[in-house]
Amino acid sequence: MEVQRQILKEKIKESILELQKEKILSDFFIPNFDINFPVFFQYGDFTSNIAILLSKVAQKPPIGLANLILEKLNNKKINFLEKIEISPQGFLNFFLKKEVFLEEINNIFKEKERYPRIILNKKKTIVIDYSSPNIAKSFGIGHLRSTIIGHAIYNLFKFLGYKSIGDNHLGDWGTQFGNLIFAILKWGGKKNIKEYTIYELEKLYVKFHKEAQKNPKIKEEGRKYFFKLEKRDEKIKQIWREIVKLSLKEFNKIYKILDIKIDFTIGESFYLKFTKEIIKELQEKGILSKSEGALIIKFKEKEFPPAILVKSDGTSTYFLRDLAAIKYRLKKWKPDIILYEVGAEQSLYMKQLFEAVKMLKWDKIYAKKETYFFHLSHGLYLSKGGKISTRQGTTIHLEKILNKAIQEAKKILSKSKAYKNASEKIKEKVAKKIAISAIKYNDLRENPQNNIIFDLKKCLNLKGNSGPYLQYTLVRANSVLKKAKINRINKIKILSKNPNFLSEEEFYLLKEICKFRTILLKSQEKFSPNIICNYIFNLSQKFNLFYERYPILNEKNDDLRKLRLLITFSIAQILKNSFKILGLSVLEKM
RNA sequence: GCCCCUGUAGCUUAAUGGAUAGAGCGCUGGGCUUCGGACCCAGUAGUGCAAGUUCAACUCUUGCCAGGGGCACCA
Repeated sequence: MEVQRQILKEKIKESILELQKEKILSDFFIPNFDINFPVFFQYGDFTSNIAILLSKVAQKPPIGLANLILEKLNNKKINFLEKIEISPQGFLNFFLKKEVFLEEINNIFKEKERYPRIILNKKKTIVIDYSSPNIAKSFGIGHLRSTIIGHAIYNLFKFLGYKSIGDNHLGDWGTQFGNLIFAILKWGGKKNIKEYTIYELEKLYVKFHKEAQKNPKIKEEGRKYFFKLEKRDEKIKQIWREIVKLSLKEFNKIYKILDIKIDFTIGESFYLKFTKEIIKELQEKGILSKSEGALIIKFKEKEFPPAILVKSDGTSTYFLRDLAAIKYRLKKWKPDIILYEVGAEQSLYMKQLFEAVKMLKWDKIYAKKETYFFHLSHGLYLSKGGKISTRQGTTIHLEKILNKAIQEAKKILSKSKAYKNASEKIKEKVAKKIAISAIKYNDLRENPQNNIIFDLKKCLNLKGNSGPYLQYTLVRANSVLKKAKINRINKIKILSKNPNFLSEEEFYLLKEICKFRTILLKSQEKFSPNIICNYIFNLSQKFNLFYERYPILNEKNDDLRKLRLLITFSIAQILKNSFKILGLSVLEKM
């Protein structure tokens, strides 16, 4: 359907240009317009407001314009069109021939896990900075968002033909380590750094900030230790190494549970060796200034506050290390897009960073055309009292939520007929898959920018608009297909079948299936996996109704049965392909 | 104080300026004769307030109200 949509757009443009050439319309500039899916199927399969948009510049009423365009389009004899109608407001409504939809599901049957094959972006590269947790803290639900959404976008771009590169920008450097090391030495009490667990380190970190509130001098102590670390004090560095090791082990455990792989894990500490070079470049380009002993960038053209690159004690900041990371990525991958999946709280910081890149002109040097920087800002997880903060010790730990979700899934699973005789071990395994999909989907289904007030109940809800609902729908569809031995109808030429067998309701479902391609493109354009989620949930609802109302395997009419099977197959395939993008698992039974 | 983001049904939310604001949870009522009931059907209620722009406003502009985030040595 996406193909037809693009063609229609072109044909409309052509028509207007012809009208202008024939002096029927004046020589105005054609504004950007789109071809959309109408809200209701009775308005056709595509709709365009082009005539209404044009009525002002063309100085003609919309209906008249619509008729002019309609006439031109009719002359073009577009083969996939059944008819075009004009609404009283002046919308052009397009009705496609039924064969178009049958051809599309035939494509699904042919292309299967590769559907829809879109080879548009073959030579483009995107670098996605996601997850990026801070070392020495446990993995909170805050990082969960970045990890899950970032990974879905990574998959989406890969699916659409991009060279997709995931970069886990570990927060393994900074004053926080000075703070933590000070806290360990002062209050930790253990002889060997290896004896600490990540939760104990987190507690020490919280203690540091509590004590620092009472006594501001403690902050200075932290800074001193970071100074020692950055000046390569071997004893301090040894402690740091152990903390990093411990944290990485913890994070990898969580990535494994979540079934997430990130191509590169490069810590901030890695970029330290490039900072001198960056400072030099900044100085040469006259971007750097000195203020109160620190090296800063002033943003003259924007109203941003200045950014600190080197603190007055000579130690580096996040900003400087991030600039180094950007240059490294640009040189190494020459990406068309660098996407940061980072919380909204860093919105100003990101703007400063991107502005600095512009001042350095880095965005124009490395990629073929230009590198586009984008901060995909996700909203915060809030607890009822406000922001969840490690410093204040209000972190919600992922493991706890996960365990509760698994418990919940097990409860329902124990009632399931499919697992009546299954061993406890298998049930546990499946419950885990369900729980993780539930948590992931709970995060993905909403617009990334929304703040989420953390609600365990909602997260654990396994009914309605949830991961398990989608998994269940797919299990059902697959179950039917299995019984039908769908591969045997491999060679059926569906196109020769009569689509009029289908009821109107079934045909709407068929049309819904054909929107998938467009949905993927929209999701990509907005960096929003929730567009896919909305679509597959809607599709699942419609399928479940179809499943309830119409017999598939038990249908006696041979042609109709095959058509319905093909619809079932298409939906299963779309769900599977979407699951792959979103990171949800496909279950055999549940 | 300044800057940014967000206000849609009891709760969680969807809707490139477009036609009748779409769902889920909850609640009320109904459906195991069918291919899997973690399902389906029906009912319930909604755009914070006030102006403006527009043929058309949840969407754009301004003001107000409410919530969240940020604002130089944290990341």
